[in-house]
Amino acid sequence: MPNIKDIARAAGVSPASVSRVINNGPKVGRETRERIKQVMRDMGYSPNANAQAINDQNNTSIGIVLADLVDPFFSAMAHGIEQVATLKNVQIFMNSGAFERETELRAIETLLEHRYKAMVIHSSALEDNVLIGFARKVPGLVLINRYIDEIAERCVWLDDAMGGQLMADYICSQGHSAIAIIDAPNNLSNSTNRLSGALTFLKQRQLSPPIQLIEHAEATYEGGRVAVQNLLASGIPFSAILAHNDAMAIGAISMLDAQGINVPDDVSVIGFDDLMLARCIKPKLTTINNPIEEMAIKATELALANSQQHTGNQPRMAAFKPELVIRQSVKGLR
Amino acid sequence: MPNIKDIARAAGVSPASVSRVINNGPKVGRETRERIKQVMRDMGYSPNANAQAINDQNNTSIGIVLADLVDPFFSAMAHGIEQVATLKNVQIFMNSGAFERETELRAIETLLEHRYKAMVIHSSALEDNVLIGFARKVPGLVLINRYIDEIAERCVWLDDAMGGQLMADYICSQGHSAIAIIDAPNNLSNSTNRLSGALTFLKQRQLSPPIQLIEHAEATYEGGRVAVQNLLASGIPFSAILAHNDAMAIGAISMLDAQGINVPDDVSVIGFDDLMLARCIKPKLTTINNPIEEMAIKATELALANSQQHTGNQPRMAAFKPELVIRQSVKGLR
DNA sequence: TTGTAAGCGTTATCAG
DNA sequence: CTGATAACGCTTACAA
Repeated sequence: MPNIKDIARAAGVSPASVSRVINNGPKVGRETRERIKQVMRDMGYSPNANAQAINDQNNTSIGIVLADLVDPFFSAMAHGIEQVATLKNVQIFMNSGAFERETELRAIETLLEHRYKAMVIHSSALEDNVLIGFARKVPGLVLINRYIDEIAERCVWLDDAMGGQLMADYICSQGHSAIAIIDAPNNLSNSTNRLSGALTFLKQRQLSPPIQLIEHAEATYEGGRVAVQNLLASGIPFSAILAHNDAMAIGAISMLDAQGINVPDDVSVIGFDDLMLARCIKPKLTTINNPIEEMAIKATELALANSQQHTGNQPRMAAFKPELVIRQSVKGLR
Repeated sequence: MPNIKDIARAAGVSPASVSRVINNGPKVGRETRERIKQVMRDMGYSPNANAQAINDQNNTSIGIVLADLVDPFFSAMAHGIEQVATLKNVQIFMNSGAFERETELRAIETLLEHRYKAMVIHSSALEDNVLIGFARKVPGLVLINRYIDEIAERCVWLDDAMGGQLMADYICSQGHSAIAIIDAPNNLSNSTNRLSGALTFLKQRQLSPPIQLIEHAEATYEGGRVAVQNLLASGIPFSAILAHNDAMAIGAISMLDAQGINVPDDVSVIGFDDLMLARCIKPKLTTINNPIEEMAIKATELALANSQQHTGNQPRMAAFKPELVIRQSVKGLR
């Protein structure tokens, strides 16, 4: 694989001129430029990005850490990021953190080592102060789907408590009072916020569910199935389920269905996120819209803007609002 | 951000010693090593990966090009790749090609410029000879979901023709004879192979569908809906649909449903890929299992193996076989 | 317009 | 065990 000197030699010019051509620099004669270009093509030259990046800041890429690439939730994020990146002609380098502290840490450190100036990070397992440390170090680092007070202007997040409240409010308004909750493992800040939003609302209505009707399980389709099994096993009757996300809701529905329990006739279910999936299943899922893609777009724009030292940007709060989407999985009780 | 010299100075040693510590090199005194480590921590040192990569081949990362991150099909691929990468302690750098020639080209070139020694590429738009060129240049480059004869040992693909045949065979065995096909745009090699596999089989049975019952549309949920609309508009009756993939099949079902046509009672539908989605919808989708994740695992292992110059590896053919998965969306005709 | 030469941060070779 | 010093491939003043 030839380097810049090889090209220079072959074209009978200095490396400097070749460099100028590579970067579309101005000070090269018309015909020299053409000759150099020709030689580069002939020899299959490809500039070494590592060598280029050693000097100046690499502003042509953005580094990403997401938890998981299979989960449609993160796919939606990736998609939002991608749109902005394509628009601004920026390459995406992506790592996954798999919800594990060490992996997340390693992923961010790798990004740091590559000196990415812009980063969009989803971290569920790292402690606030660790993230604050990274944020202070890298001006173009933005946290998505997480809120940390000290670096609020670097966060893009959803008002989860409001989402939880929305679910509870709606389900109550439909006349339900025996309400079960299937939640994610409670180490996720999202989930605690959603849960507390819902519980606060229910408490005000004197409708707090008994502890047996609050199940924690993995935030997946399978987790939803397991949670419903446990709920049923408890023997305590319920007419509605508030799920932590659509995946759990859909798992829940499938398990209820398998047990001969009809949704929404026997039990109502409400999801969270409003993924594409929610529209595809039967009954169509009533859920809370989570504008993930928009958040991702916002986060990417913010990261890119902050990464150019222009410093003149006014940080605005980037809290997004969830919205209720009524479909078919909740039935009104008379 | 401090560099190796700063650390050396602060620790009162030479850069060489710091470098040895960074790389867990052997020839450093016990207490010197500790002192250096301490200084690195104190000063928040992070080695510059670009500078490291300038010399030697970067064997700690693998470069990936996929078409799209939202499509569950590619998510599954990403997941397979991720598993191997995690296992072998390799970082993933991922780009997307968006099914467009120029974007795919740019994505691969970027990987090349970063001198990744291992690459897993999904390319649907680039010409064979372009890919062959890249493959010759990078020994650790593997093509996934595509077959090119000249570099067969660098390809990991599905026997699509067999998949098409499987669909046709099954649908015939269930007594269907008025068969419609909804296919992807015909520039995709997958789709032509699937289609021709199905058509060949049907022709043998004298069951070739009329041209009006072969619809091309985008290989998405929406595309499936559009295709069904066109099919219905043609006025030609059909009792079964062979879809190019699960997304189209599910779109098709939703449109049929909207038109008051029941699946499978009025029309049978068979998908392709066997994504998670296929199990979540009602009726559960009868489909062709596409071992995407396994293919991705294989491709990644191959890329990683080929990227180490050990050269002693025997390339084996990596054609995967599709399998019929019978669920609920096809009904036998009496 | 073109070339020379000094970096950029790291690793590797070779002395000590 | 430790330290100079020369690469690595490229960019960029500064000269010419």
